[in-house]
Amino acid sequence: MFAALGCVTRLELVSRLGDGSEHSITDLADGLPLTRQAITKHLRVLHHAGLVDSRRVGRESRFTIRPGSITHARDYLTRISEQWDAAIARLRTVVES
Amino acid sequence: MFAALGCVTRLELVSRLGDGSEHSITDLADGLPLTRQAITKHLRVLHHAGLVDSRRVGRESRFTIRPGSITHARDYLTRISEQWDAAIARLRTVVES
DNA sequence: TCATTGTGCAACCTCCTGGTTGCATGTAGT
DNA sequence: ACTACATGCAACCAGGAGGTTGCACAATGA
Repeated sequence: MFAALGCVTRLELVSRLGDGSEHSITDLADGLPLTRQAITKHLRVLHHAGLVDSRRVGRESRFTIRPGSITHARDYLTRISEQWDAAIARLRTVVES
Repeated sequence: MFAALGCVTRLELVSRLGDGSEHSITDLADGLPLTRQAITKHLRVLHHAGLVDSRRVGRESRFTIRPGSITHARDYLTRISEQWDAAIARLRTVVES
C-alpha cells in the first residue's frame, strides 16, 4: 500500500478521487499527460491496494475513493513511531542512569 | 517517502532500527538473505528519504532512526483522509437535500 | 608491520514497472 | 443497423530498481 502511494501519478489520481464523487477512466485520464491505458493500470494497482472501489455502469467503469482505507496505513505509522519514541526514551533513561 | 517505505526489505530495516540504538551496516545485513551492498543501497534510499541518519564512527558507519520523521507522512495521511471525509459528507448532504 | 574487518565504488545483470500502440468488445444514441 | 464512445486485453519497449561480484581503501588489533 505504501508502494501504491509511492508514485506521483497515483497520488494525483487519489487526489482527484478525493472529492468523493465517481469518476470514469477517461475522466481521470483527461488532463494528465498519459494514455488512458496507463491510467487503467494505475487504477488497477490502487484497487488492488484497497484504496479505491470500482463499479461498472453501462459502458463505463466508475471509480471512487474507499473511505477509511488510508486510516490503516496511518494507524500503522502511528504505532511504529510510538514504538520508536518509547524505545528511544528507554535508551535515554538507561544512558542517564 | 511512501516509495521508500513501499519495500519490505526497507520496512524490515526500519523495524530493526526502531529500537532506537545505532546499527552498523554489517550489523543490519546480518540475518537478512541479502548482500551487504544491497543493504547499503537500501540505507542510502532511506537516508535520502530522511528516515534515517548516518554517522561515521571509526571504520564503520552507524545508522539511527530519525525520530519524528514518520510523523510528517502520518500527518499527511490524516489531512488527506479528513479531506475525503469532508468531501463525502458534503456530497451526502447534497444528495439527501 | 601485517592480517582482519567494515565500507565504498563501479560494473554488471535481471526483472518489474510505467508507458505505449493496436485491436477487439460492449454499450449508447440516432 | 450504424456510428461513436468507453473500456479491456495483449504485445511490446525502455528504463530503473534491486541485487551481485570484484576490487580498493581506511581503521583496528596483534
